[in-house]
Amino acid sequence: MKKQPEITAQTREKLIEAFWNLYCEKKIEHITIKEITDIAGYHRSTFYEYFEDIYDVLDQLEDALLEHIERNVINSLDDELSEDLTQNIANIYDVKGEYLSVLLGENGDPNFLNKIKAVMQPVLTDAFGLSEGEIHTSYIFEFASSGILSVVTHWYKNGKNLPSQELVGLVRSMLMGGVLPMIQKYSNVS
Amino acid sequence: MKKQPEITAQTREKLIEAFWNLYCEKKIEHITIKEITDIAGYHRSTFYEYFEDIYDVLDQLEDALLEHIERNVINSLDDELSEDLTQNIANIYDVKGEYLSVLLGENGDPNFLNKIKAVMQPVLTDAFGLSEGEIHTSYIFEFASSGILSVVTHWYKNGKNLPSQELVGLVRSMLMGGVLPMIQKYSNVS
DNA sequence: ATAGATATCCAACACAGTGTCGGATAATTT
DNA sequence: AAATTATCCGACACTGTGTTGGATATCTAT
Repeated sequence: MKKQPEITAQTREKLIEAFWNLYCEKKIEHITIKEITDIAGYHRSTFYEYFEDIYDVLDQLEDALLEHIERNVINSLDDELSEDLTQNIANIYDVKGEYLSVLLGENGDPNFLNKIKAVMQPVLTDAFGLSEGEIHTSYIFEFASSGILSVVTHWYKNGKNLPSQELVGLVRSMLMGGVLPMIQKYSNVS
Repeated sequence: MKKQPEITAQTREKLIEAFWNLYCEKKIEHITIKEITDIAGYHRSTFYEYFEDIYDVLDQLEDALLEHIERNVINSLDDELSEDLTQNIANIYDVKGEYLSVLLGENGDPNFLNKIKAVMQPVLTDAFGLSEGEIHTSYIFEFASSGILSVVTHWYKNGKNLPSQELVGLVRSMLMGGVLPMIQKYSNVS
């Protein structure tokens, strides 16, 4: 029915963009449809031609992002350097860092972290040859994935106040040798 | 001015409890003041005698919880078994698990995790003799605290499908020796 | 160019929820 | 019995939602 896909795609993007600008600043429940359409330069009712409601916008935005993540995580594992998941996630942050840090941040979507994990889980358990049924496996995955993601998010939020290489090295050390040795390394009582 | 503190304290609690019942099931933005007061058995306007708005209820609830956590984390560190932070958090989950798992869960408050970390951060950096200025320190803390909290939350949500001792042991292993050794231990390619 | 299709605009609607009144009611305290 | 207090009640103005029917303006294709 839509014969001008270029046009509709454009306003769709403008609406999403306007939504995102607001979402960066405040929680979704305080965002108004009118605010969005005002910023985007459309009439309020136009919004409803493209989205069911506010949450629909967020969903579509998240889904596109998750697709991008899945593609990259999977691709990287094919590219032989499968060892370095952290470098990989850091790379994703280079491109989509703003989105990820906001969605995982204080005004973000508490469910988005679960969505990311759900995308990564099967890929990684497969890559590392983990048995899916094993109870311990899920705990190990929880620990590692939460740790990595929170570190990279923290890194991005602090303006990347550390060379990418050093961050990746630090995380790799913690993954391979544990946290305690790192604590000793950087503690005062050296 | 309030001359019947027993009474007012009771309705306050009933309102909070009613709020909590709803909050366990849906996001805060879908909860109505009228729903709360209906469940609690009061008139809608009574709500405003006790709280500014819905977020005020959540704030007060969170603050009380954070106080409890801070007390316990600090106390435990005094009690000589300072090594075992995980056991400690597991203990907190024994008492406040329902609250924590919901607040940290998919319909929870994305900022609550930060609040917990903010409470734990100074206590732990002090206990472990970490230098606060050190950049790496904050990353180590992010990694460890996120990992531990997500594991315990996951554990609670899965109905504690693992003996407490085993969970604590698993986490301790990962903290001390790293994640990779654990992956190898539980992988198929043994 | 003109006719049709299409994207957006507009105004109006019913509805639901908010936060705030002033005052009524009932229960407790003194 | 009188004063105090917690709760109740109805009403208000306000904001935002989601839907409607139809008016414009813009593009497309003949």
